[in-house]
Formats: sequence, structure tokens, C-alpha cells
Amino acid sequence: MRWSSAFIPTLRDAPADAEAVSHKLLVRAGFIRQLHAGHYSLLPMGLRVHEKVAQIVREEMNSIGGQEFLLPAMHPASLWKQSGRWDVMGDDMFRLQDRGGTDLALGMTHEEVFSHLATSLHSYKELPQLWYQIQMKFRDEQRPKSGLLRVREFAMKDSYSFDLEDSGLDRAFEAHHDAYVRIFERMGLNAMPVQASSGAMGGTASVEFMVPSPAGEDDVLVCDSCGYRANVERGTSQLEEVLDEDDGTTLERFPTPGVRSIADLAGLESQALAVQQIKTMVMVLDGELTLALLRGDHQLNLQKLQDSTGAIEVRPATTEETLEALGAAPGSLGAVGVEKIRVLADLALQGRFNMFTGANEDDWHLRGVSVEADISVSEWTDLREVEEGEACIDCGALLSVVRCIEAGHIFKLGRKYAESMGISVLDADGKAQIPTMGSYGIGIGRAVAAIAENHHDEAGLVWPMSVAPFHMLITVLDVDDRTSMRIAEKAETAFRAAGLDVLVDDRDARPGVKFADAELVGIPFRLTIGARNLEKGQIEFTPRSTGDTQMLDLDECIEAALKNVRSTK
RNA sequence: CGGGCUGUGGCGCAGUUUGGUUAGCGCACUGGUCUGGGGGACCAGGGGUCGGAGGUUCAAAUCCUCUCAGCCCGACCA
Repeated sequence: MRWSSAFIPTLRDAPADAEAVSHKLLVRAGFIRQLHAGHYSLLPMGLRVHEKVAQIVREEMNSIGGQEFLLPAMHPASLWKQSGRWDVMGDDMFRLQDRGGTDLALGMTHEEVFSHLATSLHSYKELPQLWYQIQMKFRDEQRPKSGLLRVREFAMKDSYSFDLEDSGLDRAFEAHHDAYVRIFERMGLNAMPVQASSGAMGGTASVEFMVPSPAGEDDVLVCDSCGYRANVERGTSQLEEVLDEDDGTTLERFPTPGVRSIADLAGLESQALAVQQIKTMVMVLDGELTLALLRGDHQLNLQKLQDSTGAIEVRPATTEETLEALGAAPGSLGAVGVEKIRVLADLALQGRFNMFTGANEDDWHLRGVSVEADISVSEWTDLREVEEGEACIDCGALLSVVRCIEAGHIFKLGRKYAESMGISVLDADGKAQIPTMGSYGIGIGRAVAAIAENHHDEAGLVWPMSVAPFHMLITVLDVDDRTSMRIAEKAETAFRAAGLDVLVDDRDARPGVKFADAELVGIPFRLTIGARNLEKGQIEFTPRSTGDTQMLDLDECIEAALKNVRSTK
């Protein structure tokens, strides 16, 4: 490929609205261009990387017995109604109607369609099956952001396993786990498997593959000592037990003028440390007003609340709703004496007494609250978000919190979808059995962005060989020099014969421009042909990652470069 | 969904408060001369009607109304 005829629109400045490094660089280097919020065009360079990532995924999926499909992106609503997710998916699903008024949806995922196909399975002899595709998904994200990291239309590899027995599902899950480890390793991503929430899909085991990056949107608890890794939406820790002094204090109202927060109350009353307070959060779960109680110094994790209740829509109550339900404004809320409202309490409040909480009257609080005696707790559950520095649940060492990009997610669905979608096979005894399913995803575009996040420097992108748009860049400094061009062509032919993707920068531009573009675009190796060195019989060879240029003798430069490339591959 | 900010050539921006000639700058682009190993210089050019619609006015990028779009933060600390 000749740069002079390639479409690689590099930019000196990043668009003003780009924030994430990958976003800036992918746009500047001419890999992607935004069409609309959450919708990006892949330009030729971007598509090359995208395809290479997809190919790695494909190869590893095939290696564990996956069969590739290509399913429609647009689905009839009926299919989603059958699984029950037409309603569950809410506003995240793009919906439309055809001319006849039939409801349709753009697929956010393909459990339904694959399950529908799986109704053609009739015998246990046909199991297990492992099906996958790489197809566009559509999600009406509330807030697309960070270039390719969070978009509304994206290619995703999704696979589904069908097994008769739970042990088969375990094997499919493990196979995916190992395949994902290989996939991310091959594309240069340091992805760690992490315990995760299963979300609204239900299911048991759930593991996310997380790539550390400041551009990520997930926080992961990491224990360097024992290897514990969990998303904060799921992870727990050992909490130091609080021994409340049993000084016989009984429930008592006391005035707290102007107190509106945990900190205010702690400042007013020396006994009312945050640890001694009950934080009362008013939430609305699928329209039902619910109180979530936490220790004053703890924070609610919405996903945990959602997971423990199975609620679809979770939001904080408005001040009006709160006033109407409890009779007080936020700042003086409490659950003491509340009977008609569902009360969820975090496990850290179990057995606590002599605590402080709001009295449900503005400017009044209660002291001497015994959680179990004074509050009608409907359910005890884990609601709080673990913070950095807490003790690892497994080994007690200090946990750190690492910001990550979710690059992959595997989980066991169980029989829920198979059942609702009507999949069943006859077992060896001739009895109908519902197969158990697993669901496994990798976002291709997000992987591209994650690689860019992890492989760049001040000058630009630094692609790993495995996903580089081109492996070798031949920069010709003196395009009008016959000898230079002839050598470039010879090298190009030789490299291509060796299986490399080669780009020749034959633009009539100043060297500075070419070098700057070369570094921005991030092709792993560069051969620089300049008349000056040519006279000395030499050519330069520069790996993008180190920038260390070595001089090669003209007559052996091709072999020497290839040797170098192979040793890095 | 709440809050904030922003829409002016391909990209980055100024001009808007205090309406007033042909709407300006840098980069990019075209032609030319020179230059030729890290985004070079000079000369000459092309391209926008100021997100959209409506309104006020002799006159609107600038004021008013509506609308569309984009970005950031928040949507846990009651």
C-alpha cells in the first residue's frame, strides 16, 4: 500500500471534545471518525486493526470448538417478549416499527435469536454446542463517551454454549475463560479475570476480563497478596467489628437544628461518629419506595442493591417523594418506626445498637437506636461498596481499587432462557431435558480502544504486532530519487513475501511530517530510506516501541529487518 | 434523567457582552519559487453565511423565542 494514495487523514490537533487518550489518538491518526454521539466510522486503518482483533477472537473461539454464525441485527419484538426481556431492557434497547406497525428491536445481544435456533436441537447426542458470531450490537446508552470505549453501535463477539449437564456448562465456561486469557494476551492486553455481578441476566458464575486504564468505567478490588479480584459491584471485604458500648442508653429524640448530613451530626455530637450513624437512603425500585440502610461511613453500591432485589429500575427518590413517605426532608431521615415501607439493611448493621439516625422530622434525630430491636428490617443484604485499603475477604491483606475497562465478560446463564425460549432435547432415557446455557462476550471496538489506551506514548500509537494495521512502514525521504524508490519497492516485495503488511510512505512531504505521522500512526517497524545514508550504503531500521534506530547495510537490510521483526513477533 | 458548557471552512479557535463595511486567525488544502533528515519559508489562491427555524430591527454570527446536536460532570455521602 502506498501512503500517497491511502486515506489516512491525520490531524495535528485532536478534536476539542475528545477526552480519552485512545479517542484522541485514534481520531488524530486517522483510524476513526465520529458520525454521531456513540456512532463511529472505522476508516481503513481503524478497520485493519478491528479486523485483526476480530480474527484473533475468531481463531481462539474456533480452537475451543466454536462455530461461527451471522445473525440478523434486527429482531422481531415477539422474540424478546417471549424471553421477557422486551420489558426488562427498558430504554437501553433501540425499538422501531416496520411499515405494517410490527414492533422490532435492534439487538443488544443475541440470547434470544440463538436460543430460537437452538429449538432445532432435539437430542442429547447433538450437545454440547458452542455457537458464536461477530455482529453489531445496538444499545441506546444514556451517555456514550470516550470514543470507541462506550458507544451505541459496536461489533461484539458473542458466544453461547448449550449443554445437557451442569458439568458441561462448567467445561464450556472454563474453555472460554482460557480462550479469553489467550485472546487478550495475543492482542497485548493485560486483562485480569475478575468476579463480577451477573446483572439483570441472572445466572451464577460471572467473570469479567478487566484491563487497567484510567479511561475505564469500572472499579476492581485487587488483592496483591492472594490474587483476589472482584468488581466493586460484587466484591466484599473483612470489616473490623464495631463493639458498641452497652451503656443502657435507650431510644431518645433530640434536637439537631440545621443538621443535614452525616458529617453535620458527627460534628454536633461527639458520640455520633459516622460509624455510629445509620444512613437512610430513600430509593425507588421499579416504582416502589424502599429504604436502604447503611452505616454512616459506608456507601451504597447501586448494582448490589439491584442484584439483591432483582429490580430493573433503580433511582434515588425525589425530595417530594421522600417528604410524602417519611414526613421529613433528607438530612433527618430514619427507619425507626417505619412499618409500611420495605427496609433493606446492609449486613454491617447487624447486631449494632446505641446508634444515631434521623427522626423523620426536620432538625430532630434519634440516639440509642438498636438496629434489630428498633427497626423492622425486611431484608439483610450486602449493599455497601468496598473501599481501597479495606482488608481482603480471603487473606486480610490490604485491597487496592483499580480503574478498569471491561474488555470481556463470561457468565453462566443456566436454564432460564432455554426454558422460556422452549429449548429441550431428549436424553438417553427418552425424557425431555432443558439444556443449560452460557453466554460470553468481547467488544471488538472496545478492545481496539483498550489497546490504544495501553499502547501509546507522547508521539502517538504503538501497536503490538498482532493487531497493527501494518507491520512495516517504509519511509522514503527522497521520493524523486530513483534508487531510493527502487530499494523501497524491492523491500516491500520481500516483506510481503514474508507475510508482512507493508505501507510505503511515498508522499512528497518533508521528513519531519513523515516522521511525525509515522509515530502517530504507530506501525511497529520502520525502514527509513534516505539518499544521504544510501550513499554510505546504509538504511535505517527503527522499532516504534523503543525508537532506537540502527543502521543496516543496504545489501542485507531486508534480511536483517525481517530477523528483527520475527524476534519480536 | 439532572446540572454545566459549546455549536463560526476539514481540525483548532477569535469575533457575540456594547447589532453596523467584503466574517477573521493558525493548521490543513491548491498553484508557484526556494528548501530538503523532525510538522520549513515566501508569493498567489480556493473554501464558511456563522447548527436549524421563526422573530425583533433600516441592519443580526451578535438581541429574543423555539428547536436540533455535541461534550463534560452528576445521577451514592439524605
